[in-house]
Amino acid sequence: MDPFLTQAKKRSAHSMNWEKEHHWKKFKACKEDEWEEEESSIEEEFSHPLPWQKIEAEGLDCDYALLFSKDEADRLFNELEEEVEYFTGEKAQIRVFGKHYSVPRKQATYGDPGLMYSFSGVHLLARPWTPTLDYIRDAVTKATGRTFNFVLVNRYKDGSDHIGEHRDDEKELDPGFPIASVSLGAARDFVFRHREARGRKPRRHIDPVKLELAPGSLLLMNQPTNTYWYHSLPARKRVLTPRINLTFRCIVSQAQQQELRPSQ
DNA sequence: ACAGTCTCATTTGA
DNA sequence: TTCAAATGAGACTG
Repeated sequence: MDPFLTQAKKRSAHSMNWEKEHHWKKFKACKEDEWEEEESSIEEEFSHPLPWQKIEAEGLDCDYALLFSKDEADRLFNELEEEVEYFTGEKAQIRVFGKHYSVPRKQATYGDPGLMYSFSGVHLLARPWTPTLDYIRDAVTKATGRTFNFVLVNRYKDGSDHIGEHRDDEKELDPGFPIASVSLGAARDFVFRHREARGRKPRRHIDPVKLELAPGSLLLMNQPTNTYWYHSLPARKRVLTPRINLTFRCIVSQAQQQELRPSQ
C-alpha cells in the first residue's frame, strides 16, 4: 500500500510522490492545511478575492487559484462538450521542422469578430463566443480585472494527448496582458522549463517548475514568463479521461501592433 | 523485462 | 537570421 495514499488528499499525495521520485523542486498547487478552507470558500461565490497562490522563479511569474467548485467545473465541462466545435482537416495540422502533423489533441478558437491567431504554420479564425465560453470569460474578468478578447480551446481526450514545449510568444499577443488558463475535466501535470536550461549543453542549471492543474483552476501567466520559460503538457498514460483547457488571450490588430512597436 | 517517462536531434520554411 | 505548439530514438528507472 502506498503510504502517501493514506493522506486525506490524493492530489497532494501525488505531488509528494512526484517530487520524491524526480528529486525536483515542485510547486505544490495547494498546501494541505489550506485546502479544505479554499474549497469551501470557492463553493459560495467569488465576490470576495480568490485565495491566489504565487508561483515564482527567475523570470517566471504566475498566479494560481481555484476559480470554480468541483460541481461547477463538472457542469461547465459538460456544457463545453456540447458547444465547442473543434477544427478538423488542415486546420488541425501544424508544421514542425518542415513536416506536417495532426496535433495530438483537438483545438478550437473563439473570440471577438475577425480575430485570428497563428502559430506553426496554422491560421485560426475566431468563432463567435458561445454562452458557456462567455460565462467563463466573465468569471475570469471578475477574478483578474482584465477582459480577454480571444480563447484557444485545447481538448486532451486522455493522457496520450499532449502538447510539446513551446512559448506563447506570438506577435499578435498584447504584451501588457497575462495569459489566463482555465482547466476543466481531468487533472493534468504541467511543466515549465527555462530557455537557458534546455538542449545538449545547457548554459545554466535551472530546475523545471512543475504543477498539477486541477479542474476548475485558473493559472495566470504574467510577463515576462513567456519570454524566458517554455511550457508543456506531457503525456500521462495513467490518465484515462478528457481535459479541456481554455487559454484566454488578448489579441491586438495589425494596426495596434504598429502602435505598440517602438517608434524610431 | 517492460512500460512509462525524459532528453535530444531533427534541418525546412515562416 | 532564428528557431520550432511535431515525432522518434535511446537512456533511464521502478
